[in-house]
Amino acid sequence: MAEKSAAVGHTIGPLGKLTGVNIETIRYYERIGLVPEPSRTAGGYRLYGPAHIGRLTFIRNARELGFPIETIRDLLGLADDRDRPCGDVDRIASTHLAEVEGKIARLTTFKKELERMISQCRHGTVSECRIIEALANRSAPDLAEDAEARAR
Amino acid sequence: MAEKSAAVGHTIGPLGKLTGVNIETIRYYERIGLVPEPSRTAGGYRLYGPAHIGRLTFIRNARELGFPIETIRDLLGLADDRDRPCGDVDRIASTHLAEVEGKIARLTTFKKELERMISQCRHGTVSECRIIEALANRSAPDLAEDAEARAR
DNA sequence: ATGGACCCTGTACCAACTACAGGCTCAAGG
DNA sequence: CCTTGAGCCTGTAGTTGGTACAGGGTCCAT
Repeated sequence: MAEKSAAVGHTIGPLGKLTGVNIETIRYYERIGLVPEPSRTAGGYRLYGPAHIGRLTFIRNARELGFPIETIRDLLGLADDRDRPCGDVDRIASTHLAEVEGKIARLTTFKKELERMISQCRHGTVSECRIIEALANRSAPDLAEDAEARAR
Repeated sequence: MAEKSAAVGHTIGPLGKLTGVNIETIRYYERIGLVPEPSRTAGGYRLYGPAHIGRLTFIRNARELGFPIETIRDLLGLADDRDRPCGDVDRIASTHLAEVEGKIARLTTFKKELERMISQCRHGTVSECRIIEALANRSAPDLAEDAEARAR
């Protein structure tokens, strides 16, 4: 291994550290086809390049934000299929854009309530917790789903 | 049912519709103690009041935003325990505030990338997908966790 | 050449649901 | 009143998305 490193890539342990994804979870994602099989050393160790780092970090972020695996597969498909028809890209991206906007809105409401509680606290008032009220309303997408459900 | 309704409450089916939570999931939440046991009719049907609606909707929103059950239990504790010491409230709320802010930041980046793709699409350009790059960076909390891990 | 850190496959387990099976309740129509 | 069908009950089994070993091989610094 007199190589200048960089080119050879990481084994699974360092990849886990870099991306914040558990080693067992990386192998699990490989099994379900969410990340491509990496190359291997003569002894059978997995060897990952920079592309894997980005992909895994993306998956990790998306999972933490509450997107299910199949949505992530869908979005990764946009990245993989370079010359996919524009209509597809538009449809997939638009669908998920609405989802993302809904999540941002709910998180913002949530954030304001946490801030209110903290600031009242700092003023010595043991304030009533309105955290439930802050997120007690259903989001727009839910109501749309209901409309669909009624139509069936 | 000559009653003016309202006072009697909902059975589990309507509650599910109202909150967007699956019936089986509601019963599951009751089993694990995330929602209190409701009152029952003579025949054993569960009867829910308005408080349950808010609580369940909150849980649903929080779950969709990627918060684990135990975090939700923690936050609901803030709402239940009215005269909890201010320090506790502050600590719990502050911890989760950082989490919420991180999520908002990542979602905003994500949103911008989706918008870019859609707009390029509308101009007829089949643009390269940079969706992975949009979420390819680790968030601040992750790096903090690493620092902790190294300290051990 | 060897010991300890790291990796391999395989399988079992866990959390958080989700989906029946088999049986009871309730209210509206006949 | 009594039936009938939608809705609810408990209990248990299955699914998704991981996590945690066990038992064994690889790598490389000493």
